[in-house]
Amino acid sequence: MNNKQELPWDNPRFRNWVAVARACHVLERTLATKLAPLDLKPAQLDVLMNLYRHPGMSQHDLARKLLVGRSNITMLLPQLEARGLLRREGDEKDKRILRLALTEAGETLLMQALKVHMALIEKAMSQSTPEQCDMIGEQMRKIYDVLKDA
Amino acid sequence: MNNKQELPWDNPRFRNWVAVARACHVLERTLATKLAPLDLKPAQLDVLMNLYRHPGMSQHDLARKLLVGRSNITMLLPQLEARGLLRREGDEKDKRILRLALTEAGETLLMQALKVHMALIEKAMSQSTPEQCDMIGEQMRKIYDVLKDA
DNA sequence: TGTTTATTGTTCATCTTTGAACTATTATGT
DNA sequence: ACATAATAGTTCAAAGATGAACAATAAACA
Repeated sequence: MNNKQELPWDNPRFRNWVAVARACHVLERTLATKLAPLDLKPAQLDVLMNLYRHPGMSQHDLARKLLVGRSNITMLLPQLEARGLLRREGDEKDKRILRLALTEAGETLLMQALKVHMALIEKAMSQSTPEQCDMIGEQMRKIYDVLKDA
Repeated sequence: MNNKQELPWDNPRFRNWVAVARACHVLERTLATKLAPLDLKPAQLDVLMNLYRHPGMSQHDLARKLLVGRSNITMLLPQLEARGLLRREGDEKDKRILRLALTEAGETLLMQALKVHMALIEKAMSQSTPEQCDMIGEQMRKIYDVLKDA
């Protein structure tokens, strides 16, 4: 039986992508650890970040931004709302939609969490020159565009 | 109150890392979809790949390679073993250790899954020149090294 | 208008992942 | 040798993520 397809491990693209995935994974785990003192998970931080940048967005919009299902958002938000970190108020015109926004407390906690997140990313990305860093971002945005509706 | 810390969104390192994370996330989700016909999850594929490259490795070694907890491996393996994709046999000298290896069926399924995985990565990484691709891999390996025991 | 189709958010059952506690086995130090 | 540490794997309960089915509302269109 001729199984001599090129083995992925000999393929630079494969090996290099594996490195990307591993770097992502380890950074995510590290972030989870460092956020623990704030009683915040990476997924929750993602929510706060998006609400800060796009106040008034709907749960549906948020789900799409975070690349998760709507039900995930439904499960995620009540915890944060109960902690007084965000508000949900029904849209006037379209009664299906809930508009989301950070509270003062939410913004305060976000700023603390961002310091942690930022420090971690600095530590990771300071390995690269600014040019390399920009190039990486550029390529990754291309990858996202190619795959986002595949 | 002076909240004028530099906002991460203005920081190239931050923006570019977010792009990395998003690309990873979307590729992972896409892979899950494309592997579904083989009744295989990305995590399971990771197991098969590692056993192919490192036959005889222990569950502990596998957990470290995959950056997950040992209990995760314990939950994961019985399904694959029941499907006849891998073997677990106790080490002769150290009775605590279970040595893992793929079966013929496991190797066959792995090859099919690798075609899917490889095609997806090709699609993603073909956006970059070989030089860019190598540079990305190089930087990501640095990031992994910096964070792996932080 | 009235009927059909789409959209928003929720519920629920299922599957993963995780970390702490536990057992069995081996290594270390006195 | 003996007591103590460390290690490999398992169990279990809790938390997260997922997708299908559902209710309420809005949009499309006949």
